[in-house]
Amino acid sequence: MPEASTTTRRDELLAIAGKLFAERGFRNTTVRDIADAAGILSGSLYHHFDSKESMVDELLDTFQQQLFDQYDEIVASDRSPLEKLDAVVRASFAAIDAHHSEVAIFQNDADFLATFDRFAYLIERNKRFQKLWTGLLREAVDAGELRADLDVELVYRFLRDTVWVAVSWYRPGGELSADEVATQYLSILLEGIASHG
Amino acid sequence: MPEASTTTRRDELLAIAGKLFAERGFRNTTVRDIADAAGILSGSLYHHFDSKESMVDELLDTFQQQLFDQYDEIVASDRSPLEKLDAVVRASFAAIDAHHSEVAIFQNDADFLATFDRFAYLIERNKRFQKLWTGLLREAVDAGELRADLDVELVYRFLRDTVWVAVSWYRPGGELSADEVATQYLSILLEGIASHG
DNA sequence: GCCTACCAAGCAATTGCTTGTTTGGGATAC
DNA sequence: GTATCCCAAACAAGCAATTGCTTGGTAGGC
Repeated sequence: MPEASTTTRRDELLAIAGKLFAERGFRNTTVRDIADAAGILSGSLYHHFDSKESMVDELLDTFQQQLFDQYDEIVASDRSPLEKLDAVVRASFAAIDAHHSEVAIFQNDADFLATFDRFAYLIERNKRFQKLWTGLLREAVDAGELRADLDVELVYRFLRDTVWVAVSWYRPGGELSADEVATQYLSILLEGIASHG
Repeated sequence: MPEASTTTRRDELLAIAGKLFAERGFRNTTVRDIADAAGILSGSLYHHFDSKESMVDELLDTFQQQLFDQYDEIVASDRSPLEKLDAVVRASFAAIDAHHSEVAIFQNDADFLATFDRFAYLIERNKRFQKLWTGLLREAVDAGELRADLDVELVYRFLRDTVWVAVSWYRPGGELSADEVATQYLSILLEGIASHG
């Protein structure tokens, strides 16, 4: 069972497709674009994949599962709420670094894709994501680690946007590492969110 | 010269097109979509406009000119750097409220459009925008109104993203007014940016 | 000799846009 | 008053290009 090498070409094509989806959007990337980038003809893609849809599906699904596994591990740990929040933010920036295409696709095309039954799971995961983050924020407030007068829902959007929008300018291998960016972001953010002491 | 009513139908169609461009992106909106929403046939659009491109062009160009006029006025006023920054942020949130479609289109499609000669002005205006905002940030740092240890470029991105990304969730006529959101955003932000005293 | 990876050709649907024509209401001429 | 003209606004039909995807076949390594 030579699994490791059997999946190679397929994964290669997936990565190429992901990069293009991320750059120009799912709907604005043609199967011929993908094939050209891979050096083959568009019809040949269908030897590997059922459809263009199933390519994004696979990209987003596997990425999200990995990310949530990390989140769950952090939440289940015995750190303080604020420390958990810190870890979750760092894990998210690490995801932007390691899975740049997938994050960009999610940012740009999730709303559209979610209108199809096949991608209904995106909506559920989004809710789960929101519950997890707002939960941590509330716990941190209750623990006295964050200001008590915060509008948690608004802070959630603020935090979420600030983190994920970074995919639009952060480039893996650039001047700042993902964790350095995370450190600076958290510094700026916490000076406003942390209770004064 | 009944100018006021002569331009009405055209403006109506522009607004319809803008809304659709904002919702599903420029490239993913067909001229038939626009025509359907307007209750006419796609060919009839070409009585009013040269092309689909010229519709976005007109939408973005006029909007940006208005916005920059406001920015320039604020910058030219005799307020302190921090007060100017405050005003610029509020003006931006007001723009999200008053020109929701245009902001959304700019957020989503500017990068793509900017690859065409016709939309080269988007790149220039973007540079001008960055200079204006980073200039204000630097002045505020120099004036002692903001922390001196800030990475101004990073703060700029942070600020810019935080403001404009709001177009993805803010809905005119919703619970919070644009200025209320601006106030809360500034509060959260400044507690981290303002020099401690 | 089978299986992975691909090519070659093409189909039905959708795209932006063009062309020629029709409609209906207001200004103008008589 | 009414006949004439005009013109904005729309329709009807279709064209060339592009879209996702299908079908049937081929090359080459294990």
